[in-house]
Amino acid sequence: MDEQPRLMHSHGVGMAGHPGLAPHMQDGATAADGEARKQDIGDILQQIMTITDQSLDEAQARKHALNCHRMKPALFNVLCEIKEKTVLSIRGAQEEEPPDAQLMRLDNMLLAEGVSGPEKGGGSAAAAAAAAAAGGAGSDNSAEHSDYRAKLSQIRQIYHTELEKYEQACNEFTTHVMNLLREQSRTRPISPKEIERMVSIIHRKFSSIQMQLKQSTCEAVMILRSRFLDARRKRRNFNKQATEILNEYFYSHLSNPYPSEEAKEELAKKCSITVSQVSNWFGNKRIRYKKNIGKFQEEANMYAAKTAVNAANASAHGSQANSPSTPNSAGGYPSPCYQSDRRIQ
DNA sequence: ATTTATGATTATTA
DNA sequence: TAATAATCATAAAT
Repeated sequence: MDEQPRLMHSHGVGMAGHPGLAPHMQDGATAADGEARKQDIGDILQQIMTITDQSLDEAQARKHALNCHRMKPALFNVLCEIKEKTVLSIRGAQEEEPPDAQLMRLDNMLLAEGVSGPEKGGGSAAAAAAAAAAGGAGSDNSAEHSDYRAKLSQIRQIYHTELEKYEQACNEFTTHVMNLLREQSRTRPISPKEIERMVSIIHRKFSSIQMQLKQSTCEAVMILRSRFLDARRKRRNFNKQATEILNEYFYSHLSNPYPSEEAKEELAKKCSITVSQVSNWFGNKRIRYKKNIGKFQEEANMYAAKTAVNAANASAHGSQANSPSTPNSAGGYPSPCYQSDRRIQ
């Protein structure tokens, strides 16, 4: 970083310090001219090389001498004139950078994940979404979730410190370059437009670095999400109460264990899981029950007895005759054993 | 360390 | 298109 300004600096002095260059360029194309020009270029190169060897003080002194030269204002005006004539060709290269779609996507995602958003308020949209995606298993997901949040805030912290570092470096560099250009504008014509252009170039460079940071942050968040939120990878059993409710329904509807969409919704609500989780559970249960009925005999008896007790309690309590809408036992007493008239095929 | 249980996913079927 | 059957990946039990 330190070498750069000095080089540019010296360069500026070097250019201004060689008015002898001009006459040669304007000469006609004689035979000897080629040789002379070669010699000239060699000369310039030599000068440049020696400039880099000069001490800073030496260069400073030389610059000062140049600035005080009596011909300086006149030469400067000439330079300005020449520039006026040539600057038009540069104007054409004014490309307005379109707002990068990729960058916007990254920004949106970071905002949505709560990385670049406001500081850790519990009610970030991402946290809520994550909670919903994790399935409302209530008790157990809080520990897991705090882990997730901790990792996320770690990512956020790294992201912010890095971002700040880049921003600071960018500003530093920009002011450095601007100062340099302002300084040089005393010896060569530099319009504010050009400074602006330079600054925008610098900003583009730095924003491409920022983009990399954002990209890798996004990746990290995605990995974190998939590790913590992908229910398949980190399978959590439903809590005891939920499986109880589901089993109760299953065994009390053993003759037709296909809950309607409505029933599924109610079960989902009672178990605080999603409807599709209810569907999964019944799908798994049906196939596994069918595959090995013997294994489930005990469980079946248990739940049959349970619903019987529930029914008894309910009827003893007063009005209703039966709590399940379609109990599998016709006679009012649940059959504890396997029935052959199941309709699972 | 292995085995079993279990929630989710995927391919197949009717 | 929902149910089934097979399979995956992990939790829990042994």
